[in-house]
Amino acid sequence: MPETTPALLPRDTVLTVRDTCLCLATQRAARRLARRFDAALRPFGLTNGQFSLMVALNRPEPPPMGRLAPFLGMEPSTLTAAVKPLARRGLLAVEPDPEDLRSRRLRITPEGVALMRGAVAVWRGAHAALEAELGAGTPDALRRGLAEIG
Amino acid sequence: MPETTPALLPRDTVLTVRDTCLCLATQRAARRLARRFDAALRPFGLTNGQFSLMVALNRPEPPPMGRLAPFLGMEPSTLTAAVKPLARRGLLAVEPDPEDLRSRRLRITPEGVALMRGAVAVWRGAHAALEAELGAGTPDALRRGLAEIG
DNA sequence: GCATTTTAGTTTGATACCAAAGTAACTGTG
DNA sequence: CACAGTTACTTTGGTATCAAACTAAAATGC
Repeated sequence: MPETTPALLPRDTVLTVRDTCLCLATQRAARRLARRFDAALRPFGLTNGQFSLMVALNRPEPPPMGRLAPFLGMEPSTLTAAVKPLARRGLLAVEPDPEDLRSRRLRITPEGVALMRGAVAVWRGAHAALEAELGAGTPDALRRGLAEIG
Repeated sequence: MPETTPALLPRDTVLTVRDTCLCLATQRAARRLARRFDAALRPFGLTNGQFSLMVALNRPEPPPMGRLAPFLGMEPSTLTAAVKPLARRGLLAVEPDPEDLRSRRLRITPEGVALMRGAVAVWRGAHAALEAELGAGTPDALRRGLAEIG
């Protein structure tokens, strides 16, 4: 009797992956949350990712890209691309660091601050609504757990 | 004295968003996990998302796309695009459902099963390594919390 | 049975994301 | 002060993701 390739993998293997994979669970939640916050922020012409980036710029010293990328969990090349539309709209300015000409600092502009004033208010509402939908300890448990991955 | 636009938003506002936003925390972790699993699965030519999709096909009845999209937390249009490279490689087949000609079922092929055999083994190792890096109750806490968002 | 509505999926156009390779500036060593 | 190595970012090419508009089939209503 010849060896035959089973038509499928073992059933329990599949269930294990499906029910335990933290990567899948995170991607799925990330897609859902992205759509949700993208929708809330649409009136400002900002995506959730653009909002997070703009928030990160809101500090006295404009941070260099090299610090922002790890903060956002993204690769430098992704940040380079993400900056472009925001710079084009005048919401942030890219400034070479005089101390190190390789480094570029991202400074939020007054237009950016003005836009973010409204966006932050909307974020507050959207986030409160989200937390209200989750169980009592869930938001904190998620924040703690997700921070461990970072 | 004229009204002036402050140069920045209030500092605590920014800190609140930065430290509590579940959307940001999830996107950040999702990026990091995606890179990690993409790297582990690279020998099979699969991304983490392709792996998850292939796993979901591993059931006696090939599931219709309409069930897969919610399972993966993605929009139907994204699933349509995701199917193409896998179908091109012969890892899955798109079959119109005879009962409902609008619906398309995705069937994993023997080639797909063969590839996934190795990929699942690698996933097991990668996932065990990830869990080992996290605190004792963290993986379960994350699974529970992320499932609430789904 | 035919028109309307709903449902399943696709297409299009735009942004997001990454790896790999490239450029330019800094650093350290001899 | 060269020059080798490193660091900061960019470019390129490819996939991922979505919203909005579209197509086609099924279900509903009359």
